[in-house]
Amino acid sequence: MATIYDVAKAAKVSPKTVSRVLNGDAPVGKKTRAAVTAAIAALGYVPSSAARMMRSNKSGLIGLITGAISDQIEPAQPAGLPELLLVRGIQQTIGLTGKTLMIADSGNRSERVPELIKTFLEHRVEGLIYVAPYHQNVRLPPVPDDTPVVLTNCYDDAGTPAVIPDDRRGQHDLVSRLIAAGHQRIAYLTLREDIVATGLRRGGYRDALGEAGIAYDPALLQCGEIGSPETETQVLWTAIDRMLNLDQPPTVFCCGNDRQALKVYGILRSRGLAVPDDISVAGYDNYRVIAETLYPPLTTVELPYTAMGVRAAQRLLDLISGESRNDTGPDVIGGPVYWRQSVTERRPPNVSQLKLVRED
Amino acid sequence: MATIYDVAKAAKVSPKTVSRVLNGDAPVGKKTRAAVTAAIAALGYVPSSAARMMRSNKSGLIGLITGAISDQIEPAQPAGLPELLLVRGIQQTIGLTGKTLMIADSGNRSERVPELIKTFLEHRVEGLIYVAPYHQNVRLPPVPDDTPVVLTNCYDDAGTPAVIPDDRRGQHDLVSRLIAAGHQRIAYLTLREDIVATGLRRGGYRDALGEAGIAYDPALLQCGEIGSPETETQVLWTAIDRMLNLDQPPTVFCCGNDRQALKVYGILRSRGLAVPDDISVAGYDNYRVIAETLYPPLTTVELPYTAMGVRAAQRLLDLISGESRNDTGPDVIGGPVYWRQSVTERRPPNVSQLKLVRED
DNA sequence: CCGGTTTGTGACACCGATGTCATGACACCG
DNA sequence: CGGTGTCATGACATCGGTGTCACAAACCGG
Repeated sequence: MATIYDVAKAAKVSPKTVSRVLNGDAPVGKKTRAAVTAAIAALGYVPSSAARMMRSNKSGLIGLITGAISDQIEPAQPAGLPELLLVRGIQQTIGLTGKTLMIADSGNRSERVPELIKTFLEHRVEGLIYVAPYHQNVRLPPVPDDTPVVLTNCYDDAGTPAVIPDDRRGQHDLVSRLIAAGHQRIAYLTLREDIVATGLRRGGYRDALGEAGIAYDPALLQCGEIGSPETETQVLWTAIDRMLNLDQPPTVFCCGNDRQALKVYGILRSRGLAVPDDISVAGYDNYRVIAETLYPPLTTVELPYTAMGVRAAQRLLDLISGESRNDTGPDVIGGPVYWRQSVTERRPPNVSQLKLVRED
Repeated sequence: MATIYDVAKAAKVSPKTVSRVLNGDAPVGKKTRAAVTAAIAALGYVPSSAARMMRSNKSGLIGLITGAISDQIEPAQPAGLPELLLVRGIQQTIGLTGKTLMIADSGNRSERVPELIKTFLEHRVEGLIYVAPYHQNVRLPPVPDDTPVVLTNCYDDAGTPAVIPDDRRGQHDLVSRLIAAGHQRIAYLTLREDIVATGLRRGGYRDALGEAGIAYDPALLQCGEIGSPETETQVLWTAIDRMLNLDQPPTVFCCGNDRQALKVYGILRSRGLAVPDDISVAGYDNYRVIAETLYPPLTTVELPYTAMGVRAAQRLLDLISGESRNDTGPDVIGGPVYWRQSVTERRPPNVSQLKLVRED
């Protein structure tokens, strides 16, 4: 690969003059500039970022650690792909600044994270973003104080800057909207008990019921992810069966995510029930491949991954430029309800009270 | 950030000795090694890859260009995410060699590719992988001869090393398996006419019919992606309606991909038909979030993205080590049929003739 | 006990950029 | 016309590692 010396020799100038042409940091004579430009093109010269970095001590690199790409822990649950939207938001924001994003993949194996961080530090990244596959509490290995870190879709107990989804408000807004549509008996099939989102969303569900003066009925609440993935359909079938046989059966099933809603569609139809004419269904995530493709399209709440990615990148850039401090804890990001045809509208809602609801 | 000189001073040795401890390329006394190790830990020293790279001229970096992460062209068709599996396969293979993968995102805007390549060249990547969002013919901007390139999920007219899916064989194997299960009237709803896969798969469909002595009936073939995404459901509805009203209606619908199959499930059920008891459905891609979650689970063909990623990385590594030449054109990778409950089995198949079929 | 090999260590140059400083050629000003 | 400032350019040192070479000490077989 040609160096700046080769270019200098070819253009019959000093290396420093070539450098000036490249960086425009000092005036260069017109003819000289033309000769240098020609030599660069002729030799196919590309400056070495390594050499440049040594001198300037600025790498222009941002490190991103994710498990999104090679999720090996739960290969049977490839629902982790939407978290790629987080990476998209980060990428878009970082790209605008001219910095380069280095993405490393942990395969969701936490023991590999320290070596990834070391690789990033060797490249002298200006900041680090850690992206978790789902909303959770994490503990990151130590990172030097002068390298800012932002957690995304996760948080820690040390108050590290973080960006997380507003699970409580999301479920609250959805249930409020269902109530506004005339639903009173709202069943809720939750995700696994051990994840952070489940507790928060159940809180939002109960808050919304309370605000509307509807009594909370434990018979309408059940975890839909008990046991192994293989038994999931059976668990859902049994839960749905039980609820439909209640004295006052539900008029709508809220599901833990859109994937679960897809399963519920199949189960309800196998029982001869039409969606939404006989029974309504709502999801969570706005996982569009499912929510928009399902027939009829699915009412759901957006898990605002792209917006979270943008915010995470912005926070990191602020930290790098010294505009903000690094102990301000999590930023909570909400997403809108997407109202589609999987839920019946029994009574016109007062839309003005529900600014976050979008009608497709 | 501490340098090797700081460590040398703290350990009271020369910088070169610290270098020897780090790289183990020459014997170091026991006590000296201990002192150096202690100094490294105390100072939190991490070697600078930039400085190392300057001397050795080896970056240990592989560049990957993809549009997978921020696909902005067709935001209504977020089906591009599975191509992330390609990245996963590449990542896994590259990771084993100790090299670092740099991922850059084009947002599927081809005009941004040259600048991404330039950034990679500045970092002196040892090789480049270009990943396309779907099987297609591409033309990449020029890259210096000494930087090997592998195309993935695409190919060019210059004979650049490439890895592409075996669309013809995939569709052929699926249809052969359907015939073995007793199906004779096999409808095929294809993807858009202008994509490479459509032509190849239609060829595979006709080949399989021909081999079984079944006459090809144009009435059973229709493009399911005419017009805009909004009208897609209507197009499918009309096509299905027409085919079901034929004198000899199909017993199975082959869909262009699993997403389309998901739509077809909804349409068939809205017509009161049960899958698979009244009518069978098959997809393409083995997009697991859909294929495994659908009720009943979907018979489909794997688009072998992970395997393609692994192969692409291997080809690149071979090129870098000089073990293979860079004009050997495309590698075609096939994937197995996944046989699930969405298709009826009218006659026990002769499985021994169909090695590529997997039963879940 | 001596020549030869191995072990352990340091001095120094070099990789390819760029910051600093010096220098020569003009132009402008009073 | 001498002094001052701007323009255009080059010499040289420097960033943080590592390859080369030199050299002293330890070891080893005969």
